[in-house]
Amino acid sequence: MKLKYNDKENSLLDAAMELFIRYGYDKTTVNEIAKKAGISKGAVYLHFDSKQSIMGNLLFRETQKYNLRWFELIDADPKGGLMSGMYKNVLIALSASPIITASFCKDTAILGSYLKSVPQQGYGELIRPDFIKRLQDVDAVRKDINPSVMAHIMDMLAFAFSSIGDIKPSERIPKTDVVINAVADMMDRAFTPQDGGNSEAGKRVLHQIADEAIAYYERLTGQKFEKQY
Amino acid sequence: MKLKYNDKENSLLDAAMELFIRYGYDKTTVNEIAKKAGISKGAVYLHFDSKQSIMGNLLFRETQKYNLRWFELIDADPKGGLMSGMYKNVLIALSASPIITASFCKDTAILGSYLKSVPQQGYGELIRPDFIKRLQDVDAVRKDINPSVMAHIMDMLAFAFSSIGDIKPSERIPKTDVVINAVADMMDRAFTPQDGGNSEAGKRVLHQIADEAIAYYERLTGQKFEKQY
DNA sequence: CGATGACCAATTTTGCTCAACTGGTCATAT
DNA sequence: ATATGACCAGTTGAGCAAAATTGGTCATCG
Repeated sequence: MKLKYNDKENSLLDAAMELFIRYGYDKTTVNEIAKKAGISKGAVYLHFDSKQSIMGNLLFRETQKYNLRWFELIDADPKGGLMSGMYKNVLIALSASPIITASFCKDTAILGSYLKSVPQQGYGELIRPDFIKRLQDVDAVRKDINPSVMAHIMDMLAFAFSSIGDIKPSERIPKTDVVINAVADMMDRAFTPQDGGNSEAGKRVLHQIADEAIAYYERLTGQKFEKQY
Repeated sequence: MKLKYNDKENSLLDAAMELFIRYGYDKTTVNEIAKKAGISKGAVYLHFDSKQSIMGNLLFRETQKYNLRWFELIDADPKGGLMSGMYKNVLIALSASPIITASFCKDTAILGSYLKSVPQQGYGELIRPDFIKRLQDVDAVRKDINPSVMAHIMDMLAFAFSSIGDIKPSERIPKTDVVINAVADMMDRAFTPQDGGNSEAGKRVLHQIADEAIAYYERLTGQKFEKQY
C-alpha cells in the first residue's frame, strides 16, 4: 500500500480497474492487465506481488481518491458539514466510483474470488458511528439520535442506492440526482438540529479527522501525502 | 389463484413454503413437497397445474396474509395512518414473512429458476406512489414531497433492511426492532406534516383501498374474501 | 370418485478426460 | 537495473457419455 504510485504502477492499476469492472476479477488475467498497460506480464511482478495485491492496491488507491473527492465536495457545499450534506456527497462520490461501489456492496460479479481470498475487506460501512458522535458534539447533528443506528441506516441507504437495480427495472427508478436530493432532504429534516445546525463546525471536524488519517497513513507508509486525481 | 384454499391445498402450500425457504425452489422436488404434506406426488397435480403454479399460488396466498397482517398492525397503531406508521409496519410484516421478503428482493437462492419462468413478478415495489398521493390528499403526509420518489426511497430502505446482511456481518447490525424504530422515527421527522398529521384519515384511506382490493379479487376469483392466518 | 406410484421423456448431474489457460518464476536479454 | 516471455505446476473448463433425477401423466386401485 502506497500513498503515491509511480506512473507505471498507476497505468497498471488503471488498466486493472477498467478490466475488473468490465469483466470481473476472475475473468481478467494478469497478462491482459499487463498488455493493456503496455508492458509484459513479468514486469507486473516487479511492482506487485500478486494479482490479489493488484486488486488490494487498486482499492487502496481508489479509496484515497474517493475520500479526497468526498472531502472536496463537502468543502464546496454550504450544507457540507451537516449530516445531509455529508451523506449527499457520499452518494455523489460513490456514484462516481464503480470500483468503490463494488467493494462496498461486495459485488461478487466484480470482486469474484478476491472476496474469498481477502474475506474481511471492509465492513460495509461508509460513515463511522464515532464520526457522527463528533458531529453531534459540535451541533452539526441532532444529539437525540443513536450514532450507531444512524450510521447503519446510512449504510442501508447507500447499499440500496447502489443495488436497487437488481430488483427494480431501471425505468421505474427515478433519476440518480433526484434520488440523491430526496435522500439528502429526508436526512436534513430528520437529523439536522432545529436551529439549522452548525455546518462550519461539522466541516472543521471533518478536517481534523482528515488530518489524523493523513498523519496515520504517512506514518504507516513512510510517504508524504499528496493530492492525486 | 384463490382467496380460499382447502385444507389439502393449504398443507401443500405450507410444505412447499418450508422447503422453498430452506432449500430453494430448484432444489425442492414436487415429490418432497407431496411427502411432506402427506400425500402422493400424483395428488399434487389434482390441486395445482405445475410446480410453477405451486410457487405462484404460495406467493399469492402469502401476499394476502402479508397484507392482512400489515392492515391489522396499522389499525392497532396510533400512528398507523401516518407515513412513519405505515412504513414501520411494512418492515414488521416483512420480517415476519421470509417468502415475501425473498419475492420482494428477488432472492435467486430461494426463487431460483422460478424467476426466469415468471420474469415480471412484482416490480420491487411495496408502497405505490398513488397510495402516497391519497395520503397527502387527507393530510396524513407532507404535500411538498414527490410521491414517486418517496415510494422509491421506501423501496430502497425495505430492500436494504432485508439484504444488508449480505454485506455487513450480523454482529455489526443493530437489532431489528431498533432499526425499524429508527427508520420510522426518521420518516416521522421527514414526512409527517408539521401539525402532526391526520393519522385517522390515513387509516380511512387504507380501509378504502383495502375494500377496493377485496372487491377486485372477489370479482376476479369469484370467491368471497375471508380472513385467514 | 380421489388417490397412488409406476412410468416416461426430458433435463440435470456426475465422473471423466484432455487441452487450454492461469498465476507466478526465472534464465536471459537489453 | 529493468524488462521480457518461455516455462512450470496447478487449475479451469469444454466436451461427452452414462446415470440419476425431474416434472408431469395416467392406468390402476380401493
